[in-house]
Amino acid sequence: MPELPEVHTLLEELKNEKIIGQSIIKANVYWPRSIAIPTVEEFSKIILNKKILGLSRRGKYLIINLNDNYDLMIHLRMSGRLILSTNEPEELTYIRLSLILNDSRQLNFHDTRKFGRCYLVKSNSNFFEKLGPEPLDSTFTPSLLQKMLQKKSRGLKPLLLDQSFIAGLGNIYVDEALWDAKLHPLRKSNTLSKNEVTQLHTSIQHVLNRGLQSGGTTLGTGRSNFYRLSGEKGNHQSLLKVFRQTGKECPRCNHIIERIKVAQRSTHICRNCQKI
DNA sequence: AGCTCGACCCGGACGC
DNA sequence: TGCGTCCGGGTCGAGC
Repeated sequence: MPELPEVHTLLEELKNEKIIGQSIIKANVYWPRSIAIPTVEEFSKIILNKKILGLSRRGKYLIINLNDNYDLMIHLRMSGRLILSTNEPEELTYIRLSLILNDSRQLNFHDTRKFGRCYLVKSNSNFFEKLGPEPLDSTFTPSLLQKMLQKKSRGLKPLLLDQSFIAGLGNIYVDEALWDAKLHPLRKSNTLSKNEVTQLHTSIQHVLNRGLQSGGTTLGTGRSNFYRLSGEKGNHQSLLKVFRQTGKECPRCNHIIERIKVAQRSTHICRNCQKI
C-alpha cells in the first residue's frame, strides 16, 4: 500500500536513475482504465515525444513534469509499482503502461489489482486543489495542525485518512502515528489538548520519516506488495509497532494489540495506551 | 454544510 | 480443486 514514504522512496530512486532529460518516444497502454484522463487515444498522442523535465511528489501522487506544460500524475493506489527496465519485460501480465524512453529504457507501471491511475493534465490545472497540506513540509506546524483539528469534529482516524485534510497518510501510517501519540482513532479531533496536538504532530512526522529512512513498508511477499524501483523490498515492516501486529504485545506496555474497525478500515490499537 | 456510510473497482489470500 | 469471503485507497452518491 504505497503511502507518502513509499511514493517518496520511488521518487528519490527515479531521480537517481537520471530519467530527467529523456524523451518519451512511445507509450504502450495495456490496460486502458489505468489511464484516468484524458482518453487513451489522446494520452498516447499527447505523451509522444514529450521530454521529462522534472520529478516530484504531492501526497501519494508521483509527478512527472513534461514539456509543453503537461504533467503526468501517477497514483499507485494499492498494488501499483514502477519498474525501470532496459528492455521489454519478459512478464507483461501485470504491466498496465509502458513509457519507452529515447535511451531505450522503459518506465513500466505494474499494477496487479488495476486500482492505480495515471492522469495526464496541463500543468496549470487545479488537479491538487482539494489536497490537504504536506505533513513533512516546514509550513505544516503544530499550530497549523491545531487550527485544522479545531475546525473539525471527526474521529482522528477518518480525518487523518482524508486526503483533503492531510495529504499522504494511509492506513499503515495513521495507525502507527496514533499509537505513537497515544491517541484513540475515534477520539474527536476538536477535543485534543495543546500537548496532545503537539504530540500528534511529532508522531505523524516521526512515523513518516521512519518509513522514508527504511525505504518504505513491504508487507508479505506477494506481487501486490510495495517494491522499490530496484525490485527490493522496503524495510519499514520490521519497525511497525501496531499495524498488523494483532495478538502481539504492545512494545510500550505489553497489553495485547487488538484489531478493530474504524471507518470500515482495519485498525490496530493498544487499548491500554490509546484510551478514548 | 458537515459528516457517515455503503458501493465500487480488482485479484490475492485464506478458510472451508 | 474450487468456491465464497475478506481486504483495501480513494471517490462518489445517498442519507442523516
